[in-house]
Amino acid sequence: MKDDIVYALKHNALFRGMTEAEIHAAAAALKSSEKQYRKGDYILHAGDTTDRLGIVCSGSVTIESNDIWGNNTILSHVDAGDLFAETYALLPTQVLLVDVVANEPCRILFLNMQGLLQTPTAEWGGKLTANLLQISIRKNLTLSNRSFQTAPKTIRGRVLAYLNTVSLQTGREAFDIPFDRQQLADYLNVERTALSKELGRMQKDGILRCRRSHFELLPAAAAATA
Amino acid sequence: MKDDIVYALKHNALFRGMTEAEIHAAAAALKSSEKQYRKGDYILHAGDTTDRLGIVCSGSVTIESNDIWGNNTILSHVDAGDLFAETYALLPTQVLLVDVVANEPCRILFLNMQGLLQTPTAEWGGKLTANLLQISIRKNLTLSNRSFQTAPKTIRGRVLAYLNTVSLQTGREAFDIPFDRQQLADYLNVERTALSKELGRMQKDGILRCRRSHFELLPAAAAATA
DNA sequence: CTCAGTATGTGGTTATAACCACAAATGAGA
DNA sequence: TCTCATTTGTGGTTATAACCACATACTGAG
Repeated sequence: MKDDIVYALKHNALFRGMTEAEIHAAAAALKSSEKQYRKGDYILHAGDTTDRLGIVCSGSVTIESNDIWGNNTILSHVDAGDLFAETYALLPTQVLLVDVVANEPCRILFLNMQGLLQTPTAEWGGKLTANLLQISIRKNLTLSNRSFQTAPKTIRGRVLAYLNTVSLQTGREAFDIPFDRQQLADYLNVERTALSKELGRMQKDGILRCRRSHFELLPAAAAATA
Repeated sequence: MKDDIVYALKHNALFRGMTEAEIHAAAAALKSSEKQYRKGDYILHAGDTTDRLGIVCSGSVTIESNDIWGNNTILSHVDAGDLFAETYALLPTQVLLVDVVANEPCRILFLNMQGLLQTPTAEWGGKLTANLLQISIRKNLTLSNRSFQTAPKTIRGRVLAYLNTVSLQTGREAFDIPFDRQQLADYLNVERTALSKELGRMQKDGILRCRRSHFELLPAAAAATA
């Protein structure tokens, strides 16, 4: 294995806490293979299945959806050092619902995850599984939260759901959020100016006060307005 | 440990593939404790943290959200035999964003998950971690799909996203979906009659044909209408 | 077959969000 | 302090979804 790949792996969350020897053992047991792609190449196709996860060693890839009617949606970018398809690699009967496309010339390392579940109890196997669990569970929390926050049909409902979680996380009723207006709107899947307007109305209604990214929740007004 | 609890554990996805001896060892190592609740009792509070996951041995609980302004939202029911708070138990620094409330008299078994990561390599530890990973990754896939399908702002966009995934999963352009109209509407977070109307329009536009739960996608019309 | 109950579709109305254009506020740098 | 660029807010219009009432279609029990 090339030096720069070992370096990439050592700094990947997947191999956290593992010695270089363990990483080598893992890579060997997982029959890892490396492959190069040119910009625009399809790395994985929707409809296929895979038992291998990908690590972007250099370059970057996009995860996108192309439906039957020709609509294309970019779902996310994966930069060098990050993983993709780990969900599918661990559920090898599930067909991919997305395409993975090279965003620029890139080098991908594939790890066959079936080997992981078969190798009974090597030291590296336990650590790798634990790391995967950690990664998965974290993603899970993020997805659950976002799902909860974008479920309400009205902008107000979404804002309230979002601010409530931030309030719980900080333990305060006054806090700064890590988004500007445009980012908050994107996060909640609403239009920016509509969000601004709704925030204005909410302030008039005495539900909260805000200025830029600073928010203060005003529970006094028992406004059952979600 | 009581017999019925052992029974509950043996049939839980968390302990799949584990012998009774391993289950006992696990339960002992994880300092499991059992507790009874009456209807309406709070089992876990939003804002707290926990390092223990819960297994509902009997009865059922609801996961709900109560925000500062008094709005209450029921997020899910957990019936006997199922887990809750496994995400938080594995990320013990994350504060709960939901309340867990007894829906009826119930008995809960708590498993301290910190013990899992500390116990180096017992046979049961590896299996338990692998099972948790399986559970987590599956939930992950479900959440990702739903997130993708409810992200579009228009009903048509959501329907197209949903049907496209079903089509990929079945490998067909004609299929039955596992929902009736009301359920599909709830799943996509839209109103039932509005969904019916949109399906009517989509048929007029030649994008698809449907009758009850049977759908046929018509890719011919390259309708970039998501 | 009939009936009752449920599921689905449709018209009409209202509420809400998207969208567009632009003004006001803010912040960084000369 | 004075640009200039960026962010944020607001008015007005249009598109879309929610909502309500109801007609129609389907299903299962008798």
